[in-house]
Amino acid sequence: MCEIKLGCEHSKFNIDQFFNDFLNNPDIFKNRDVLESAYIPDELPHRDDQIKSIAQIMASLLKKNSGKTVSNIFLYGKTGTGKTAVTRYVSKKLDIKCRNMGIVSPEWVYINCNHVKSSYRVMATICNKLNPDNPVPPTGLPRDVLLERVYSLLDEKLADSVCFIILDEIDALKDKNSKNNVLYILSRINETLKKSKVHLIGISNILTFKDDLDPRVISSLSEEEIVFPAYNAPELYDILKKRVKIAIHDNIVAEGALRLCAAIAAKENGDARRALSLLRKSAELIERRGLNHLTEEHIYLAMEQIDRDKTSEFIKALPIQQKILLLSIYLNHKFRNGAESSTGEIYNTYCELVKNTYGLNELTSRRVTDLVKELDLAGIVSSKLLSFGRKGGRTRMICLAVDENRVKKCYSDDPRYTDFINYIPSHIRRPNINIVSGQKYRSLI
DNA sequence: GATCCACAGGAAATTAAGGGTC
DNA sequence: GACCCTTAATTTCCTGTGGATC
Repeated sequence: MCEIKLGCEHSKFNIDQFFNDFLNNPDIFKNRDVLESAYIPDELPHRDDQIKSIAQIMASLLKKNSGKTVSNIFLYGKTGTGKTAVTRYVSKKLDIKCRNMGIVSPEWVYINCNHVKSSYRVMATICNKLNPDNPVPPTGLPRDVLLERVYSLLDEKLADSVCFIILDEIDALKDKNSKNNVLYILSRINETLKKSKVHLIGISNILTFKDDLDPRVISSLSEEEIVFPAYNAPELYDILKKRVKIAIHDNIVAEGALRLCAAIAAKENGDARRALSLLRKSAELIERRGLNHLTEEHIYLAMEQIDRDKTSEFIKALPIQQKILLLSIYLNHKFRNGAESSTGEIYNTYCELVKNTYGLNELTSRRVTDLVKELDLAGIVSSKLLSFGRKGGRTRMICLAVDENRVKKCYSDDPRYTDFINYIPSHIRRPNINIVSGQKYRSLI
């Protein structure tokens, strides 16, 4: 077994000297927050049509005698196309206008359904936003009790006013098809409310999201639909140029670097978030190196670093079962010189590793299938469904989709896995029929 | 054309954990 | 403390699938 050595060597890194050097480096950033995706600028280039559409829908709230009803809105578009930014931008402007006119501003409840995935949690989040002094527990309350609380809070706190509930990444809601789901409830909530009104803004990356919904929810939720097209390279360049002016000191970012950054992001789905993060990372890179000029070379270096960091962080953050599964895929990949392995072979190796891991029970093959799919979606492994006929059946062939050495390093850094890093799966040592948990798996080599 | 293989993957059930109410 | 309620993870059961083989 390995030993972890702590404090064996004196550190050669002089932190005081480092801070002094850092302070003497040229100033790069005026305001680095401007390059964060959460930052909402005063101007959103190339989104005039979308801003206008949303503003036209909401404008009726400004007229005192025209009622409090506006249409629900559904926003579609790929990641980084400005859906959330435009929504926040319009809400900010509407709030300012309301204040200037002496009208009560709407209440905004922003919910990211990727973090708040269940109906219960969505309703609890609405309650907590409206009444933070008396928070709702994360579980435990019956649905009808919770729903009653939502109704009374909306009527009490927003008497004669309106509330916009923004459901970002709405497709992540798990129980969107059941009759008790939050979309069904929210789409009919105004029938129960006596004093206030609720309006919904759904945001999704998936154009076909609506196809799975109850028709009554669709008709209510999609009263107005707005599509956000992906940005092209010149549009991304405009966005970056405007942000650079506020974020970074003059004459630091080369024109070519900016264009390259825009071109890379345009190629990857026209994602403005990606372009901004690439630019920020490159600027941080030259800041650490004490340079005062950002070129194309730094953009490429930053891109490589982002991808590397993302993979390592993802692997290190995996739950233990999935980590052992990925280790099984790594071992099969390694001892087969990069060739693919079947689900059965991977499961076989996984079971062997789990049996040698203290305090861990093996998951069923059904569950492992889902975990492999998750790794595939994350881009860590790649898999394809193949059929080998009567001899081999239909199976998924799996291999690593990232650099083998990078995966190895993630496991080498963790002493719990160092014993497994050179383990040869039994079906590779003895290429015959393997039996695991009463099931037969045939080696395909 | 029927059969068989080795799963894939959907749906429902089960389990554990966290919390509320009486 | 018993019971009720929720979520999330996992298991169990089942049907479906593509292509080689019979």
